[in-house]
Amino acid sequence: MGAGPGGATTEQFIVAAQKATNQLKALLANAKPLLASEGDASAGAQRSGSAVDALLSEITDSLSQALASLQLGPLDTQPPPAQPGQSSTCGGGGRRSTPRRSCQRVRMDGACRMIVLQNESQDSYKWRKYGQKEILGARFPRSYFKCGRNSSCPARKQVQQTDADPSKLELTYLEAHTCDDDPPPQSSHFVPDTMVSSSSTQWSAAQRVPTGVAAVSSAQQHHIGQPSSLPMPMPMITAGLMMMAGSNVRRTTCDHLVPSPSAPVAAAVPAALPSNTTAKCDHVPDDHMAFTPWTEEEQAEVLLFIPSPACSQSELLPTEVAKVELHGPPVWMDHDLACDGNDQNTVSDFAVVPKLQN
DNA sequence: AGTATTTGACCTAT
DNA sequence: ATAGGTCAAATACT
Repeated sequence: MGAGPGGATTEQFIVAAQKATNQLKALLANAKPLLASEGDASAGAQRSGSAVDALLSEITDSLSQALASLQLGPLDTQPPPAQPGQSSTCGGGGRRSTPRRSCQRVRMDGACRMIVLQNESQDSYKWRKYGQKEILGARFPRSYFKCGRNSSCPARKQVQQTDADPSKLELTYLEAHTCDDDPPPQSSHFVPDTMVSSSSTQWSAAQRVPTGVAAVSSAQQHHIGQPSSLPMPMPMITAGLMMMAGSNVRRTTCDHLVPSPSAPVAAAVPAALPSNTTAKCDHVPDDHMAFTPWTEEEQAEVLLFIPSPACSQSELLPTEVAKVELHGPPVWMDHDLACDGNDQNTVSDFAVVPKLQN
């Protein structure tokens, strides 16, 4: 995601434009009765009024689509170039004389993955940094860590400051620890407090809903349930997730990057969620599902979208991550998703139960 | 000296 | 061709 001169992202500019447009709408709406009362409520005035409305709607729609496009990681747009003064070089250093073995590139498909947002990168495991990389469109580089306790442990972690709030880190856990014979201290009770996560697993229902998740106040360190010790195997990551910071947390999924237009995506609210939880999924003309901002109040609270398995990691960029606020424990859910029109994949993600208002 | 981090090169997927 | 992930020598730190 591109950043403006003052550190603002393109997305923030769009959101600002949307707000300004809505304010203009409101001003015009207030002005209409005045104009009408001036005795010139002619057909011409009505026509111009409707034209203004249409233009405003078009502006709003365009901005919404632009924002959704940014948030969803469009395939047909190029990421912004690196900012001046920002290093565009890759991380790494040193010579190599020995032939390297095949690189295990971790992709969305087939990788176990968990994305976490929190204020600190500390967890109970020991990690050894082995690389750092500038990520296209991201303001901050991504750091790569391996398990530092056992070199044979495949667990890895990626850490990246979020564009929206550099004080928050996006942690991506890959692969499960195999060094857990010697469990680290405090390895239990990770609290899915403020978090964003999407992963497709075969976890049991009990695993998906860690116990005691609601018992810790949001003022505590942000963590996620099932942190770095991921159960295996983890077949596929695919899902969309949105969380709202308002009283109602909305959850839905999206398949906009899955080629098959027939891919069904669940947008239902599971029975586990309270009745006041709503789900919303808007369709775009190509019949793929996409998120569009809701009201101007809501759109500012769109937190994160984790798209389909066809997406590269760069498309997992969080939006407005600084506004992540959970209002209750997560509820894991599964649904079937036909990707590429062939394979049927089980998808897991979670919604958030809104905190009941007193 | 041992450990941890940095970072250019290299590799693979897209 | 490019972006992202990893390797591993060089360097910094303890």
